[in-house]
Amino acid sequence: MQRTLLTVEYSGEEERLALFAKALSHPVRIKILKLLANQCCCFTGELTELIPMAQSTISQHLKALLEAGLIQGEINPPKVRYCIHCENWLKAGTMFEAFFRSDKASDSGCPLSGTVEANGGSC
Amino acid sequence: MQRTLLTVEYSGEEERLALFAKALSHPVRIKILKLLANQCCCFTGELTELIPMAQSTISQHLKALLEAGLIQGEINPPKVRYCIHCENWLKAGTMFEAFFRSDKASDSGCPLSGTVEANGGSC
DNA sequence: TAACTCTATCGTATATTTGCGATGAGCTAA
DNA sequence: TTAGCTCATCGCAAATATACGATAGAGTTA
Repeated sequence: MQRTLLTVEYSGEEERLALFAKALSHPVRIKILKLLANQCCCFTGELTELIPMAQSTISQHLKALLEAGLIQGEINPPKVRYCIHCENWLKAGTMFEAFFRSDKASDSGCPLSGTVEANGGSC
Repeated sequence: MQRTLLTVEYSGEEERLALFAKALSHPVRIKILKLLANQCCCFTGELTELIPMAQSTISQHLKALLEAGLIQGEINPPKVRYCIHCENWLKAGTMFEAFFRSDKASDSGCPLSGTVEANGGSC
């Protein structure tokens, strides 16, 4: 939205991760990506047959994935073939992995871990 | 939104992953999670000092993270301490990892990989 | 050329997200 | 009890996201 006066500063990594996450934030896009990933680098808008949604809606979701860089399209005259964008796919996977591992680094050195007892012991 | 007549069916996993991703889809929430993860299981609304946003806005983002299950709050009379919800954090990490690894399974068996040449060779 | 197929884009309606200030609820300390 | 502190919630405004039908554009086929 950015209606803020004092603009918050984010690192490039925070923004990129948020953009990848936003691309994954709708179940239909998860489904599309899984379909594409399972078919390796091929497949096309027969997604329209597999997913009961208007063609225009699916096209919109594909565009979102395209803009996030997670897929790429190859025009094959009558049709368009979409594929996972492997390079960015790997990058995204690596970023998520690093993100979720980031707490492990301080796992041993938490200065207050002894004072936390009301959290069900999950830490 | 769900204005569709023919409701699309998603697997529980697709929906859960999408929900986790939605929680991560805003850079400020990424930042908050990183702060909490780095401080291990502690920290509180001094986030308000670290992030130049209205207190109510930060509270809203914390609520979103809470509802996604990625953090948990412990009321400490005048203040509230937020922590990473380790169990769900691990689950989310595992789910993302599995998701991004899902193409690797078919990496060797792509029936059309030889016909794809317009994608920059990334596959 | 004329139909046909496939897909992207436009326009529209509705829902959700984001951000803020103001206010209220829960505690502690005076 | 009265302040004061911390935080959540409410109400509002603006921006985005989501979904659809209609339509346009590119390319093929008859």
